[in-house]
Amino acid sequence: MVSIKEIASDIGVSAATVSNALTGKGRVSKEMVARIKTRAEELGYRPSTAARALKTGQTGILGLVMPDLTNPLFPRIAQTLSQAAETKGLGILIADSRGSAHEQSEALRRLVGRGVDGLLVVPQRGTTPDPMPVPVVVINTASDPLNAVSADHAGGGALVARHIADIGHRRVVILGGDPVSEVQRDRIAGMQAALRPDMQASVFWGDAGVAQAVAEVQAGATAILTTSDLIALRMRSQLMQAQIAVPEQVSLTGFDDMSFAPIMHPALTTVAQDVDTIAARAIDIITSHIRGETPDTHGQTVPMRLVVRNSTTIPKDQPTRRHLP
Amino acid sequence: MVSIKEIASDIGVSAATVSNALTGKGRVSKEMVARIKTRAEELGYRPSTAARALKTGQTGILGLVMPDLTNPLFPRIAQTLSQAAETKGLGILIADSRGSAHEQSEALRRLVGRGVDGLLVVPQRGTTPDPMPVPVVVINTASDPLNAVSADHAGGGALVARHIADIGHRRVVILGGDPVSEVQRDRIAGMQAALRPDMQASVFWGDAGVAQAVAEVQAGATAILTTSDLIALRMRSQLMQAQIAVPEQVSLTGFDDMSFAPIMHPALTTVAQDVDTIAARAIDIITSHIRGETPDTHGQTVPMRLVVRNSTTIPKDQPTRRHLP
DNA sequence: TTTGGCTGATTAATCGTTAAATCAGGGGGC
DNA sequence: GCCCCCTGATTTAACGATTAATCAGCCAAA
Repeated sequence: MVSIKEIASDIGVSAATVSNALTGKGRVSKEMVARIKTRAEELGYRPSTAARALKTGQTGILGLVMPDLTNPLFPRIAQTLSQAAETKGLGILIADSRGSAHEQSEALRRLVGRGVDGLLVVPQRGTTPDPMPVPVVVINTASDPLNAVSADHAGGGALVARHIADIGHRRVVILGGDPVSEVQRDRIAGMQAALRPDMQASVFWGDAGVAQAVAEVQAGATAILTTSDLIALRMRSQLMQAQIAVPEQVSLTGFDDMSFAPIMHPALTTVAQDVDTIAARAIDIITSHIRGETPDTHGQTVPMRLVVRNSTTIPKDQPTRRHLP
Repeated sequence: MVSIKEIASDIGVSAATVSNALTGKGRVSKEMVARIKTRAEELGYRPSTAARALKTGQTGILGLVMPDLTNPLFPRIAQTLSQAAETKGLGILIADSRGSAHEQSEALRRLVGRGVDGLLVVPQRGTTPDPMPVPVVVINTASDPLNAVSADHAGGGALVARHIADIGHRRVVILGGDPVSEVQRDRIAGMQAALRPDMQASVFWGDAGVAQAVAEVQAGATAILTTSDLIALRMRSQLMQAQIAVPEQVSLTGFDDMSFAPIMHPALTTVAQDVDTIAARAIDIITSHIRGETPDTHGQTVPMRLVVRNSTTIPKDQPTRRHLP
């Protein structure tokens, strides 16, 4: 490994001058800067992150903690986050909090122990991370709007509910996975707010809810709005066993546009998160905090996008009533 | 942050002694070790990873490069790898190679630039990572058996093919996604090797293959063996459109036991990777290499496990012929 | 000619930890 | 009583980069 000293002695100058030339900090003549930079390039110089970290106290590494890495949504977040971080010269160290709030705290502490400059957290359902000695940005939970960035889950719920209303459904089922999850509650709240006065909605939760939903459809409901593609897929299986056709007899929607949504049958109407924007904004906010600035782009929520596929259609036995929004 | 010096002056001893006591390296009396350790604990001492890295040249961080973080299988690998690394006091820095072999090399180089002690690579389809200045362990591609650990894809293929043969199928379709992928070729080779002499198998690839498979089923094939749950799901959609019932008219199998496999309808018979073992072994091998040892556990392949669910059954219009393995 | 200011560079200290070399002192062998 | 060895510590230097403080010239103004 070639160090700053070698470049210095090679050119016949002091190490400090090389450092100044490379970082553009001190006072070095134009020509000298050029000479040093080209020579550094030639020798393939890479600054030692360890030495820099020791001296400056900054590692250039962010910690990423996710509730459960096996969540199918994780890859997209991790990927975009890692790419966004890359553009700012930051690396991402991962950890998962394996289901418990306690493990979440442990993971955060370990990452801090490793000297990360900041933390990105997708919190456990219903938890808020402890205060940490480094900046923290919370993703997908609108706790503290100053250092949180989240998809507009309520808005997404409204989008899909409005779609269902627009194509003529009047009696619907809303199916959530776990009422502890703030995200899911937000989505449902958004759905409910977007329903019209003449509509009727039953809200069910969890595995029991799947069975209840079948009954409700048999009693006349024509659409099922779920808070997750996974729940939608499970619902689809139950409907199949109950010999209820999708979308002919009942429309079905998911949430998150997971990998299998476009290739299941029928292709699932769902709501997609703008993961790129969320990631970019999270990185923006945390880098601002690290530099001690106030981020100009506060954690407003990021709009979601309705993806209409084949699992939703106009209700059977009912005239098409198309309302303008 | 409390440093080694503070503990030293606090107790009235030199910094070197504290370091020796904490790492157990030099010569320190039992009592002194105890005093130092308890005092360090009290003060909440955390060694500076930066300083240690600078001095020893080791960061305690591994780089993980995956072909495409959006692959639904990634989370499980990342999670188990991160947990296995954790037990050895190592952190994991992620990067993805976004589809191209060139990006893969770039990602590797960036991680090396960050000073990782070793690299874990799940290579792009059909590529072999360049030589690197740190130890590299390749996952799921049996290139160099000394520093590679892989699921026994051929064995997995054999498992599922034998299952299909055992329950009486005689004319089958094998459906792969991309012939460039060594993993998929291995799986198919395993399937073919396990077929009986009196069986007949057609191999198709990609999106076109899905349509061909439908035709082949209509011509008399009673089972479709795919190399991925994603392909199986796509196949299922096509079969549905063609009004072919699974498993009544055709049995269907996947690969990898992805999140949706148990909840699709019918629940998918598939082959699961022992991700825990793969991850643990990968970490074992790489830590050995980092310590300069020869790993005792060479990269043998890790057996796969057949998961029988409802998508496979005895062929219709045919006597049940149950053979012993 | 002296003083002051500016430029472009150098010195030296520092971050926290580790490792090799050194040292003080006690006990045992002869 | 002398020498040697062993134990338990200490000194010292180093890892590579950054940064405050300093310094040598040089030019211009007084």
